[in-house]
Amino acid sequence: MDGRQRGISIGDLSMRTGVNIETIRYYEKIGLLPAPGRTGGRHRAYEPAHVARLTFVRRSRELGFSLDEVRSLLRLVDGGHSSCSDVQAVTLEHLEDVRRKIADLQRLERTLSEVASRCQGGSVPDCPIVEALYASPERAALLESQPGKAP
Amino acid sequence: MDGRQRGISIGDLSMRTGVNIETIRYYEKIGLLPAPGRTGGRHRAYEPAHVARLTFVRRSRELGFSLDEVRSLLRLVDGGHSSCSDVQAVTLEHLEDVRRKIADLQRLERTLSEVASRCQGGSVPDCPIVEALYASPERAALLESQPGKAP
DNA sequence: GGTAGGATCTGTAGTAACTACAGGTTCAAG
DNA sequence: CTTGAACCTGTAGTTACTACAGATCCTACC
Repeated sequence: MDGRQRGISIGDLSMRTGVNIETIRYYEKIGLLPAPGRTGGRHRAYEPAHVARLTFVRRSRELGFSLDEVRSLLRLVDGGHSSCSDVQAVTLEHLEDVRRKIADLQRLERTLSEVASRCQGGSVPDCPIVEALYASPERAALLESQPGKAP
Repeated sequence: MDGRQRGISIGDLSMRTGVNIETIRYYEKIGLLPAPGRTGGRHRAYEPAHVARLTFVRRSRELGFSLDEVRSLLRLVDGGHSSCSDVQAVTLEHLEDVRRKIADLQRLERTLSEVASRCQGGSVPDCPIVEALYASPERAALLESQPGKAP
């Protein structure tokens, strides 16, 4: 082995994966990305495997997985054998989460547009939006399309 | 005036508004809720106006306004005259935000369910979900229904 | 009037997932 | 050999709270 191989710099890794430099160091600190070797001057020297792993993390984050979920996925991937259905389970659970969030936001959207639409003229003395916001929880509940909490 | 009127305790205020005690103190600290008077033993003594204001804050938060947006709304309300269309503007901007989030999540949902559905059998040697996650940003983009970033 | 225990007090630290410095090396090109 | 960009470590800030620790206060019961 070559004792002083150059490797990929953190700036290169950042450009190749689209993950910002500070974030890469952060991922290393929290143990999501393995610490790479160092050059003589203590600069990080990455290898192609790091590119793949960081791409995986980034992709997962783009799909809305939390860092904890990404950690689980990586463990399954690292484990290797027969983990496919486990991976699918994590994914489906996350999908459920996303669907819940969509439903919550859609309720929110209905309420907001309903409240906003009441205020049509520009010079109404007392604002109907403000009134709605001052409403007690009980009265306010009548505005909601469905019972349930916003995120 | 009575020098030692009782007022509403923080516990009462919490129950009446559904806002938790620690949060009430937090709102006071960041200047969202005016500091109330105190009893002889330095306990907070609130008045009915505090109930109304805190209800307003809570309602706004339930509708997804950020604390900064709530602050703006309160300023407009406190300002008083002719602020109705300003309030509507803040509300509509927030509504746009909510709609963008919904659209983002819906794209996410399509991608996730698409990826998850590929993994049907339980004993596939290499998992299609994992493959999708390892995909480079360019190839991964082909999975997305629309260009754009997840939240 | 004394006391037990619940409520409240202040202040700090923790959460998620980063981002933004400050103040100091190191690397690479000219 | 110099210069300026890239990199280093470490800390603090962001949002909107929540969770303590350790002290003080208030009230109801005896």
